[in-house]
Amino acid sequence: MVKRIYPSSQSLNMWEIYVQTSEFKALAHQISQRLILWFNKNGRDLPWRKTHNPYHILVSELMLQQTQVDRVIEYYQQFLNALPNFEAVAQAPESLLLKLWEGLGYYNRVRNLQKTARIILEKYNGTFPTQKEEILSLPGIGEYTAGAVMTFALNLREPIVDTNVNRILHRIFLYPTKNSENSTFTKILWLLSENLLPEENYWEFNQGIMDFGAIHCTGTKPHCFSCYLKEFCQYYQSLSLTRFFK
DNA sequence: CTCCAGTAGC
DNA sequence: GCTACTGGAG
Repeated sequence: MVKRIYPSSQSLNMWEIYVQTSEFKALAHQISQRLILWFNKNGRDLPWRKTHNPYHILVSELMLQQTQVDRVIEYYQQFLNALPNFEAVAQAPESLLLKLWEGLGYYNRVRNLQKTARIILEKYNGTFPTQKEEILSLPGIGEYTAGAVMTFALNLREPIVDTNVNRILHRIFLYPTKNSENSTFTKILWLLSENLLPEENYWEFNQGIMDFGAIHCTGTKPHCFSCYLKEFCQYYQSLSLTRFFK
């Protein structure tokens, strides 16, 4: 039996109230600071983390949508060398796009990139839009990628929820409820992501929480015993209880 | 073999 | 709310 110290996983309403409390704010501060600390020590040095160029960030995020980091690294720089900006992508023949994308799969991603490039040039005069609604309307860009481009390229304070963030926040706040994909659950995760974002260093926080999921709070065999966040984590609490009663 | 990943489109 | 997309991991 796990003692629940957070609101019910069913009630978005309760969570909206809870995140306003000073109790949550203090907790959020601790969690975000620890994740940033962890990131500064353990975060990966990835090529797309050296840039704020919206085109570069978008290419990396589209590649990363269904493809693992190691594989994306092989393609990212080659792609940018061949097609260095939205203009080049907009004009490229489809055969070149497919050639550069060959091996990554999900070829609609690169077709969508070209559609987006053309919209950026024609509708936005070559400047990447900064309004979330505008960004979301671009083909191939959904909630996650919009948040990622906004925070990593445009330096806006925006939450992100990818599979890593989803898993981490589920374990900390919502476990042992099953991580089933209902819309209330998703809304709570976005609410948490938004309210965990620190006022400063949100770039590090967003990069850090994703790396933390990829490296530490992994899908299988998470490294709970050396975790910076275990004292806040419902999943860890249940683990230690299980061990105690074994 | 089954499961998983963001998005679009049904 | 469910499925296709496509390839890697378990």
